[in-house]
Amino acid sequence: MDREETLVCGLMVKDPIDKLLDDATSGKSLFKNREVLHFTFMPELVLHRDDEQKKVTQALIPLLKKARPSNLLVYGKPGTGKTLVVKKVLNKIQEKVKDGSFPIQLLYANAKEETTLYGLLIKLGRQLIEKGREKEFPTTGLSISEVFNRIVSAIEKNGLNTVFVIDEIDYLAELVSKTGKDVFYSLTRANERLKKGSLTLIGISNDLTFKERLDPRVLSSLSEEEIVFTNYTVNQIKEILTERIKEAFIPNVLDPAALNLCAAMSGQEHGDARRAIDLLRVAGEIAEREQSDMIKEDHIRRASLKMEEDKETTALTSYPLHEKLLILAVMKANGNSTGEIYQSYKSLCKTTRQKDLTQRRVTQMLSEIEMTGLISGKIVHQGMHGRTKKFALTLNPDTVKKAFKEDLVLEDLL
DNA sequence: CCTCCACAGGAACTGATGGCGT
DNA sequence: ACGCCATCAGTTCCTGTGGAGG
Repeated sequence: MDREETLVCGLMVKDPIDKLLDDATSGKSLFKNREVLHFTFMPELVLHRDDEQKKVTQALIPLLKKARPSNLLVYGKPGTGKTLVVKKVLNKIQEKVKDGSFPIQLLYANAKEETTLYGLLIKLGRQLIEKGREKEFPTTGLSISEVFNRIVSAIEKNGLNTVFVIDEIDYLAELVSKTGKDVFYSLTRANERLKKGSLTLIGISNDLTFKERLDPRVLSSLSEEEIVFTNYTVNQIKEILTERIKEAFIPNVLDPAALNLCAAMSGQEHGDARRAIDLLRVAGEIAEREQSDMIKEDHIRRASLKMEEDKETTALTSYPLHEKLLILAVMKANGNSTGEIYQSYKSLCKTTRQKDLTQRRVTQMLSEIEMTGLISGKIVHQGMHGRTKKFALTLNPDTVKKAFKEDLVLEDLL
């Protein structure tokens, strides 16, 4: 759409919302199909993963022969297509047996998304039963072993052959160690309890050292088969992107230099294809909003910045009050030790009329914030003056101020 | 070589919340 | 109505520690 027309529309429409909406619908889109650049999209072919696909399939083939397949452990850095390959293979298997008398049930859960062990089991359990019967797996109230029993009896009742896919299974290991409940063990041994049906476990992990922290009894049954996904090279990422671009965008909207940059930016470090795809989508959105008819290098760079900033802002705004106060305290006493930050935090509490928390709790919160990367801490030994940790803000103070503006309690501090 | 600082960070506990089965 | 269970935020108590200064 050309400028004049936009202007005319703008003049005719009174409501600014209408104008925006009109622009959005009438303006031409660079996208043919946005979904292709979304992480849930399942491509026809998964490039550069032939070997891995073969191995996953082989491990699961016994399902077709009505036997219990091997449990499977899949390793690989983020964005190496682990989840994609596993889901793809399982989808195909399900298609193959669809009309047979041999029901295969697929259960997927991401351990990182569920904060608790209980939540994870409920999520899995609910996929086992028909819609409307969710009450059998309530969000709270039961004991973990009760939930587990219900899962097992649901499998048995329908004689299902279930495949549990647990993404980011290393987080589950963490949850388990917190509660002391040995769910892994029960899960891997569930087959012995089942008279009908079966249970196969597929664990997906980013952390290659995760295995070492596992109980050896569990390990032996869980890692009957192991598959390691290697990182993509920059060239491979480029090919993957090219493939998706064909589907996602209308022809010739992507500057080749932008493609190179996109592949290089996310590829160089980790070989993370998912990030590359995200980057492309965001860059496309930025270009589209500007009514640009081509995606250039500059759009990729700005997309990268935007993604970084968005991540920071959402992290900042979603923190509870005391974490926010602490971040402000770190800001005020940038580069200072825990003790000084604690003093600063206490005075902030006073001015905002909040009850201050103990130093123990504060150190814990600081290291939690440190984990997200918003602040960085360094342990410093000062000889006679003891040991402490010095914290510094890793992001722009203005970003923090902008993010905290909304918070009524913090209003007058800024 | 010893001392002693200023915390780090683990473990165990408390009280509140919300919802279960019986 | 009752006891039980998991979880969360927070507290109390604790042991551990590298190296400057004596």
